[in-house]
Amino acid sequence: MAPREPQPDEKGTSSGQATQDLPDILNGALGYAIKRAQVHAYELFYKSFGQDTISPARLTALTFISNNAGITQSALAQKLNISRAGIVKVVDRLEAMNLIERRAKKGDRRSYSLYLTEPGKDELSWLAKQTQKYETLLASNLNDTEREQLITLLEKMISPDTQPQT
Amino acid sequence: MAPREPQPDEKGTSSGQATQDLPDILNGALGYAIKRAQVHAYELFYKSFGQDTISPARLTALTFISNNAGITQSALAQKLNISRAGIVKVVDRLEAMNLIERRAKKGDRRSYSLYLTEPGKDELSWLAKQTQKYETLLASNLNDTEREQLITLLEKMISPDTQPQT
DNA sequence: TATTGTTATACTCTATAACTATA
DNA sequence: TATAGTTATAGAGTATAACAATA
Repeated sequence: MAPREPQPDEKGTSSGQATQDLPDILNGALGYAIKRAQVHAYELFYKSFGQDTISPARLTALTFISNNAGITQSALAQKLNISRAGIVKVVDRLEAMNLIERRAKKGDRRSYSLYLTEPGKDELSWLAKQTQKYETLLASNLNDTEREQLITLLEKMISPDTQPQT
Repeated sequence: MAPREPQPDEKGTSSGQATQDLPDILNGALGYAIKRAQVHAYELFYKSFGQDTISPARLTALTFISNNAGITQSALAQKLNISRAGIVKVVDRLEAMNLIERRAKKGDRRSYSLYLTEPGKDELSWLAKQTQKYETLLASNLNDTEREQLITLLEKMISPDTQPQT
């Protein structure tokens, strides 16, 4: 279909000239700064790991499985804070990439235990090395003290409230 | 379809007991801290604004239009770093909500100029107030100094490299 | 020829609901 | 009854390609 016909409506509201580039609501806003940082981090991630690499979410899942060998899908879903249905696709993909395997869980035939395969362990080792490079790149504008400060502040920000409100 | 039949494969790899909760690659990683902070920020956003509110991305677009009255869709797409096709849906939605309007751009009949409607201005005023509450909630674990430090560090991190690499 | 807005299409991520097998 | 894994489905969000109108 053709583009909508522009309505002839250009009246005297042209007073609203832009004065600054960063809007008031967003300028100096912590939420907005975090969002931009996250977008930036993802860009660098794919620059570091390549466009065809494992996604950040799947790398997180792979790492959790590595450090919690034998974890069930439900437990993994809880840790990653996604639904049980959602974890199926993650596990399916990691299994299709031959990085992990599902094994029957002893004592509960409803569940699987998840384990890294040997190729999965090799891949994770490589990913760990790449992660170091990525982390260096991500923090390249910061010195060591600033980098640690930043992590500390982020973790403090998301920590559960110690002074619960009434 | 029924669940896949678990393969009887539980051999002696049960040695891989989880030792710690946070995997090595992710523990102390800046990229991971940013991601978790972002997820946390979105959760609080919807808690503050309500589940049926304007999305963060659309709030950003609305604010940009407010502060750059008359901006074209292409220019807005560039500022938001999304595709021209993508901006159409954003603008369509904001227009359907009666928050903005498209007007014919003087001197270029291919383009629209985007403006907030009067209800859009009212809504943005309300959103600005809510944003303040949200920002306070988001930083409730930080004092003022820490909050400013955090923003400063995030902006420093994403700032373009001053020492370009060869 | 190039640009603006649009549509068609597709892919990722994630969620809910309903189902089977098992507890 | 409850839980684990699965499927079907749907809704955001985003992208590319192709197109009409216009520059």
